Amino acid sequence: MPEATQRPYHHGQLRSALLAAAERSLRAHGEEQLSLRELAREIGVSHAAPRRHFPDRQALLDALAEAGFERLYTRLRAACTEAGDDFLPRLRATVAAYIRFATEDAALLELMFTSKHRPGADRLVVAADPAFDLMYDLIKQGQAAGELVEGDPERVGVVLFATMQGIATLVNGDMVKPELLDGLVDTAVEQFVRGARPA
Amino acid sequence: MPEATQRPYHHGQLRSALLAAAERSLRAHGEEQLSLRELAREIGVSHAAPRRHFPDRQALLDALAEAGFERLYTRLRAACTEAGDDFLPRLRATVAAYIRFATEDAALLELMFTSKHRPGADRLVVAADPAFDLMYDLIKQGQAAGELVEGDPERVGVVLFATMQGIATLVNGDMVKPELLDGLVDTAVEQFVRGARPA
DNA sequence: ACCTGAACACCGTTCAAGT
DNA sequence: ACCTGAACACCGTTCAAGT
Repeated sequence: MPEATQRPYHHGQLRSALLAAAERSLRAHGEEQLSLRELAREIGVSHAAPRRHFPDRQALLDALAEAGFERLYTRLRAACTEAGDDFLPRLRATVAAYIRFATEDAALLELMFTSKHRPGADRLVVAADPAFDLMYDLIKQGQAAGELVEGDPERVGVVLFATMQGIATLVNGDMVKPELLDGLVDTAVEQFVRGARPA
Repeated sequence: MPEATQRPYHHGQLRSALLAAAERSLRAHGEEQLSLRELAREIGVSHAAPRRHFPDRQALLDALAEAGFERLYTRLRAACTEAGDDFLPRLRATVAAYIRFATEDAALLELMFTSKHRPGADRLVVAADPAFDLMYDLIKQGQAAGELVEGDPERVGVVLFATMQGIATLVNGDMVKPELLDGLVDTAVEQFVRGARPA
């Protein structure tokens, strides 16, 4: 490890520096505006340098999306545990945390979910698993508590996940009237719990 | 109206020709690959010609999205009426038609919904209204038939719309296990109806 | 192993000029 | 009114060459 006072990215840090700069650019200006050359300029390396760490632009975007899923999972887990042990508050908190993540990082969410299956994107689908699994665990808890019907947790969980994802998309696209916005998460959770509770 | 045998796009047809070519390109190669210059080449005009009809690339994409909403509405309406007069079959058919549209035209759907509110995109939000309204009318029918709880149709309708949109996103991103795919729409509809039926 | 510099092919956008 | 042609500034990607 050299002192690296003037050119801190000359050795070993370029990959993480690119990811950090890309994340900022994504949040500030969206995916379309993200330019590899501009990132390289910011960091102070040549425009060809990123190639050693990301074979092309898409590889960088995929890495961002992958990191996004990890952060989403961390956030959901935090919200879930902080909400205590009971099913319903946990569910509410988790859904709310998802929507918060989605609206704060709209461009990132888009990257995470709209990466139509290209060869090599399997890593991304795998990266999404923990977040899904957390949802399924929540469903299982609800079932154990007698609040949700029995049956494959994934079957009902996917629908809940889809609803959250869809709400995020509608909100980010300004397609939900402001007066409905506040109660939207509550309505969704309430409707879900009613729809999936035991007869 | 001239004969226009050799250069059919020289007068008045360029706008619609661009839209048609753009729609094909979008479906075949996605949004990122869509190039104004390439469309102009295909059609046989100079690369600067599109500018008279669409001030920039985004304007063309917005027009595509707008047309997409119109086609979505037409499809939903057709599915709805063909399904007969009863609420539940209508609901099922409409949701299924939405998912069909979404998977057949994944890239278009993305354009339609992920166009984060930029100034000038109000036209798009307005274009989406009929599809939403159709959904709300369906909700109202369900309420009149006593199958759904009373209350603001939009409040419960938005959640349903979000669920459909989210399912489309998950399916298009290959994030739902194949064995769950078939029953997904049924599960979603069933869960919705249970969640929103009168106590 | 990691980065540079020049080069290539392609964009979107602009604008004076043509018809 | 509608289109052309040249020009500008910017990309992503490639590759020989440097350290």
